[in-house]
Amino acid sequence: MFSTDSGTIPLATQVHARLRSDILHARLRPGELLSENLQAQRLGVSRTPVRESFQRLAREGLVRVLPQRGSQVALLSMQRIREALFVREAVESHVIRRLLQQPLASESLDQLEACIQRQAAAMAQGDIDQLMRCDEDFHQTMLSLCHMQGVWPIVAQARDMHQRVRAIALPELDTGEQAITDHRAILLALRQQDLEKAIAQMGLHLQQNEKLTLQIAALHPDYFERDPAESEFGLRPAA
Amino acid sequence: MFSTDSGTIPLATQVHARLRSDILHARLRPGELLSENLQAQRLGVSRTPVRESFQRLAREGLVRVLPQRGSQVALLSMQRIREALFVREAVESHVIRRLLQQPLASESLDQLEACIQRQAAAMAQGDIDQLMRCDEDFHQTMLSLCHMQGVWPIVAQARDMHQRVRAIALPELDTGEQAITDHRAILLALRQQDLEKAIAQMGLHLQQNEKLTLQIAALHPDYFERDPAESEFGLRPAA
DNA sequence: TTTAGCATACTTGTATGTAAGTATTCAAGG
DNA sequence: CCTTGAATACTTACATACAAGTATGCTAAA
Repeated sequence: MFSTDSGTIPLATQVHARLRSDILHARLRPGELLSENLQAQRLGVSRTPVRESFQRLAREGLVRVLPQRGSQVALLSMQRIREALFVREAVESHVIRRLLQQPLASESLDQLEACIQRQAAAMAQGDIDQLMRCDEDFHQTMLSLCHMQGVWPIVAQARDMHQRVRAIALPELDTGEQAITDHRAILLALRQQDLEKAIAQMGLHLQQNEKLTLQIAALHPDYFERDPAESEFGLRPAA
Repeated sequence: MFSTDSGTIPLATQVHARLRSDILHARLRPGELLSENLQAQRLGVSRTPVRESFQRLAREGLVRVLPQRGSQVALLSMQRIREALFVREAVESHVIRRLLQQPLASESLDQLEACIQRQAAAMAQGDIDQLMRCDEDFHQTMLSLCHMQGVWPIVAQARDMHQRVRAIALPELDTGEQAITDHRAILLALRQQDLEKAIAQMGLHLQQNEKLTLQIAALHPDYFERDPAESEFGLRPAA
């Protein structure tokens, strides 16, 4: 599956990227059982790099490893989704504060504008993957504009939680149109140097993910962990 | 070194905890060379769990693995420290906002009060480790008060960056007294439901870490990465 | 029919052997 | 003296064998 000498990229990294992509695109569904042996065979490598990638994915919250029992694609969890939302709101609104503290070069905002235009173009062509990459670019560019590029992995990890939901929702519930509108609204507020408005727009943008998640949770309850406080007293009388 | 059957905790986890502690306490100094073989011998286990722990530590930014060349305790970096500060400011000020949005039970604040008192007791006894744990408890308790306990790993990872600096600074530059004063100020502002003041105090508290880092960077430049923008044009005329 | 218990086929955890890349050292040649 | 290059002693990356825990399902007994 993977070439033994693909440039100099370690097999574990390649396997990790592949599995991560499969999970984020919901080609591997939440709860699906994995196995180091199985994936090793499927990808044509030994267990070692597969195991290493499982460990990484577990740390990212995408895989759950149960010692001596097995591994599975991590189930979605409303609590985790909310926490991811919390982190993104915290970081990205802090980014906006930092950006508007100092006079903002208009060419910086043009970078964001360019992201949005590429995003719109991707949607026009129906290229979903490209759409997602542009959405990613927008948020990553905001970070780099205030010289906090190294924070991206944290935002990215939180974003992955939401990405999984969007992948399941596509194309029925989430056309990606809303995201473009939201980005434009954020950019407009930034151009106007309206701090409160920009933060509010960012909050609304991110909260779309929670709404979407609630819809998905209704459609696919089997993809979700049963959260402790979710059902009041018990789901069934005697089961 | 480690018992083969310590309860049910995997060796890789034990090794990871041990090495993480050694790095955070600066018993392993920044830049110090590691080696899977060496650590495996030192800890009395095979290379496998050691390697796995290296991978985890690398993900946490505590170890740097150079393929086919070696591994080292990650150097400190002003940029990374600033990014960690950024993340903590973002998340913890967002916590304060969330806490003060809704009426706050006084018993919740009493939990924070208890953290501070334990912290003061630890300092009175000169128990540095306990002091650090109490400091940790304070911040973790704030998270759990707004039901965002799952966000802790992110704060903790950022905190680890600062923890390493404090460990090097102890006991000369950082007695831990300032932290207690800061925590009291934050708690007072919370009791007064003064949002802006609480956030400002939290900001000041966290910024202590940057100040401390600058002092340490002056004392131990060899513990730090040479950041690209740090030296204007070149360190030496012709070297 | 039900239940206890064991054989079996999984799983991940760990140890170890092998491959391949890199730095160092030291000797030989200019 | 300086440069070049090969031998050597490292390093991590990967494959594989083995150990040990867990679920499943069959069998046999109540």
